[in-house]
Amino acid sequence: MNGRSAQRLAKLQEALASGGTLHLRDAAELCDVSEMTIRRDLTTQASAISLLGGRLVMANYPGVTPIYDLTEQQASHYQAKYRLCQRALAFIEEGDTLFIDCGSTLMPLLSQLSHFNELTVVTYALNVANAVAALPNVRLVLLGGLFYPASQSFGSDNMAAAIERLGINKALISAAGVDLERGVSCFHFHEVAPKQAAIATAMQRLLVVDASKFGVVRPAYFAALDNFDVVVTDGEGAHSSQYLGCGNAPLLS
Amino acid sequence: MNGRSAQRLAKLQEALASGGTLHLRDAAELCDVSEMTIRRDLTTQASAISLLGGRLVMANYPGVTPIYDLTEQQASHYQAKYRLCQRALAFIEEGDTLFIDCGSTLMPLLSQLSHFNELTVVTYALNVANAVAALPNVRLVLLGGLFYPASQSFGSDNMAAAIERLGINKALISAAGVDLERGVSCFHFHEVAPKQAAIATAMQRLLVVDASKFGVVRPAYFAALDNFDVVVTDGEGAHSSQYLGCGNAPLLS
DNA sequence: CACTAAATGTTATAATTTTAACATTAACGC
DNA sequence: GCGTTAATGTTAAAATTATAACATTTAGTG
Repeated sequence: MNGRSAQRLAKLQEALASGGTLHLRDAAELCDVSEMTIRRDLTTQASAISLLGGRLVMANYPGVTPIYDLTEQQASHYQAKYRLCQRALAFIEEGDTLFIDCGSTLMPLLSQLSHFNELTVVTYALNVANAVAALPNVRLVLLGGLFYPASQSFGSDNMAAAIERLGINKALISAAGVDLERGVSCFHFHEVAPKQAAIATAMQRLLVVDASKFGVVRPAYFAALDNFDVVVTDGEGAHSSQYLGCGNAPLLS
Repeated sequence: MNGRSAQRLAKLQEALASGGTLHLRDAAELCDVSEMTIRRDLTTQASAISLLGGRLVMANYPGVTPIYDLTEQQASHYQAKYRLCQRALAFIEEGDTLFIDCGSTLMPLLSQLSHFNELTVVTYALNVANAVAALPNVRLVLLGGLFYPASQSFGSDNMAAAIERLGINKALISAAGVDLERGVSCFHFHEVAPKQAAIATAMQRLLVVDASKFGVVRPAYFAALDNFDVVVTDGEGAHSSQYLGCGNAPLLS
């Protein structure tokens, strides 16, 4: 609850905004106070900066942010997501132009794309774009527009048109809900247009969802289950197998 | 030079790809080796992962990446960029729709935008988008397209058209070279179209360059000096003042 | 001006991370 | 199988970072 403390944090935040890290020592010097004061600023006031092993980093940057480290439980939960993406990976071939949907489901897939020599990724999600931008061998096409923080993705009127102009080979679509009767749905309405456009354009349509999404309906409906050529999922229980005969979608469980 | 070491790193990289940090302890457990082995992997093999205070982070994420911490020299160099942006900030008003150019020049400006209540930022640069996405009070419009790693920005055929459809208030343009006779230039040709479109559409055009760019010519010409309403620069030496009378551009030095 | 309380500095101690050295195990060629 | 080398594990010491306690300064108030 201090004006000067807030000022210091603002100064540091500005210094970090361009990216990079700042050693506690340098931060203290920059603000002309002791290291202890910077420490206290950080613990007292809530800020976007976090201290990671003596270095200040912007907490709201992906890759640092979730200060709640992946503990063992989360690591095992990650394993599930990872396995799901491994299955999806089996459908990807050299030279593909992939549409990658927003959300966190498909994130583990992205780093694996570095094993290919030539690939193009089309996406409308900022987190996906950041991960793909780091891959030297993958061309990235980001469909821009107005940013929606909730889903870390972009929306615009002519997104559908932009997608249709691209030669998308395979569309990897994620969902928040999958129901036999009510179809496939997500949370945000602005995701509907790009998802539908990708489904309409792509030569092969893959729905990638973990088993926990089955039987769930979310506000924004965007496709019927038989709009997909493949459903990639994880569980092998009764839940997933009941979808086996439905539509023309072969199920990989 | 070890296959198993590389495999471990790949595994860890995949675990980190979705963002977040992994404690050395957890990483060791995940790979079923000792912490020391992970340490050795990291130092032996070049990888995108770096160790920051006992935690593994993706080095190629902005905000962590430049492991070369801002030392005192860099901090002072930052001060110069910061002051330049402070001057540019003076031209920004509540409710503005700003076009923010790519490059690192305008990065220190972005965090300062959090002091406004309502602002819209239009950009075609990924680093700018990431910084703005973190600001809750600033609407972000990202102009997408094919990603150019060299400038961390996007290019597309209809970028000019997309820019012209927006009601851009003020265009903040950066440059790699400014010359009285040869005009204003940058490195990459795909930047020319968005820059020119922003200059054409915006109500107010600001060129933001530090004094070191004066007298320099770069491959891609994109504007004459008198296309700008304001030139924001830092030095107050003879170099910058010689531009004072030129065109209709009032100089803020 | 003296008094109070908040803010900051200093120091010592505890916890953690890093480094180095050496022990052990696994892999490979002969 | 034996010997050699690389890979990994273990341990102790050094360096760094975090925490806590107390000292000092600063700002505000009557």
